[in-house]
Amino acid sequence: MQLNQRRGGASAARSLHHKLAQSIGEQILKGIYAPGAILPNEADWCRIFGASRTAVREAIKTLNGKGLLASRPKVGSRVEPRERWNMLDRDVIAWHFAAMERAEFLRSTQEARKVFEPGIAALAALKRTPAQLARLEAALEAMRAAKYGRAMVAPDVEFHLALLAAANNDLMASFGLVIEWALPNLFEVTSRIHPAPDNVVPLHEAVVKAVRRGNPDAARRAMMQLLGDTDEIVTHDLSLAAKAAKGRK
Amino acid sequence: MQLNQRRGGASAARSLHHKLAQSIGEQILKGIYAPGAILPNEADWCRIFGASRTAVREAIKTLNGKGLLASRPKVGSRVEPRERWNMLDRDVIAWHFAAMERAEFLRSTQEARKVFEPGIAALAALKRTPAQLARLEAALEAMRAAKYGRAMVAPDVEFHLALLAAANNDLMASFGLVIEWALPNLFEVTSRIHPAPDNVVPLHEAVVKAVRRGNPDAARRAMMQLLGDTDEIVTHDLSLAAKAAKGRK
DNA sequence: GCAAATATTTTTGTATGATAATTAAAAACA
DNA sequence: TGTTTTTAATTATCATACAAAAATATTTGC
Repeated sequence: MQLNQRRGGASAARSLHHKLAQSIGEQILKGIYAPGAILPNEADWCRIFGASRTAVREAIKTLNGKGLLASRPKVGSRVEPRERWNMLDRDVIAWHFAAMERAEFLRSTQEARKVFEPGIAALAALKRTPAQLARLEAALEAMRAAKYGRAMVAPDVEFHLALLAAANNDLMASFGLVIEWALPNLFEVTSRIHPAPDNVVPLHEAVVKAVRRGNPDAARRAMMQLLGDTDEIVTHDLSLAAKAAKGRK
Repeated sequence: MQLNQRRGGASAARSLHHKLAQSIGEQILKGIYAPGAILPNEADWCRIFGASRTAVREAIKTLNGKGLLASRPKVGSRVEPRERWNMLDRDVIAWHFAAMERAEFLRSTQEARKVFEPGIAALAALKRTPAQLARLEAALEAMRAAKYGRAMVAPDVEFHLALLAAANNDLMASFGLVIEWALPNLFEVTSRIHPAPDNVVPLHEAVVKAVRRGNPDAARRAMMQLLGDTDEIVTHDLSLAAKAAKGRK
């Protein structure tokens, strides 16, 4: 049973119960324990991990908190149906990513972005405060200042997070995670074929302009164009990758 | 310190640590402990609740799992910034609801629905399986069968959840909670002025038709119309409610 | 033989007390 | 003044015991 540190952008495991939660969580996301299945009981986990019941129980409570498990006396801990999982949780999305095909993950994040980001942009145009607009403009400026492709990823993420914040709706704030996971991965893929697409900044600029003017429809359209542009590249590249994978078989 | 059972549609507290998590969680959502604030330490909570450290710690682990808290030795448990909260968690949204002005909650849920649901409908038109379409049609049939307003709420919720499931995107599944909370509350408000709006079924019908035909644009438009219709009623009623509240002062 | 009541047993839930690890802050030191 | 060391507060972990819940098996009554 390996309890490694997390790679990539995910959170590092600071404590034992956190590592246990991570290990069990990844196994659930991988489908080793499918929805409806009963997990090993606490005593079993203690043996498996060589840890105390306290640590195991706290790990399980963490997973309960994320909607992955429900525990009952005499029954044990049962994996909840997928629609109850808090997929928009920092840890869960990381485990999801670890368990999933890269191309499929990217496809589903882009799909989600196309659903919510145009609406977010429209809301931001209507509801942004001056400070939120300033944050957005600063992010755009940082994108402009980026000298090479990879340096643009961080300000790009910041741009979309700033826009999300400017929409001023708590219920949608969790979608920031999708942005944080989608963009860096997107870059890895697109940079292979498109070394430096120089229409990126103007596309973002159009969004800022609309938000500044307070024009929700223009903001929505600008965002759709922005996403449509990257989307084209992605589907093109992913189909190439799929073909390549097929060829290797 | 009251550790009551939950009212309304929220989950009942089954165990002590769950009640503690609920109590602390509600206090955080109410702003009694604001983001950045350090909570009382474990020993304090033990005194406050008259419970053991075990129960308190498990409650805190649950809240950690929901992104409300981060705990560190020597520092204590600090309330995380709002954008880290898993607002799309069953418990958190219930606490949020308990802490919030009803009208404002309804406004923000409707706002979010208008962002997501048109896109969801479009995806469903493209990606639904036959079984998912059948579930959607069954929900519509149940809506038709409803004899009075309140009886239509449950199938209405089921309709929108079925549509969400038909979109086949894990990252958006948590959004079902917003639907589950929005619609029953929406009914309470709208039923006061609109005893039985009989255009509800045809509006839903239009969505099903588009999804059946596999026409994403038509599905999107139908959903926008559906939401626009209720939205009109809501804003009208909420402004009335606001005026009434003002008058009472 | 069947149904209802009862007992058993498994598993999580809670309590207590002790010790370790972490780290912010204070104190000592150069 | 800046650096290192010490201290102290807090969470983290462990071990053990018992309580409560609930599924399952057993007995009882008819």
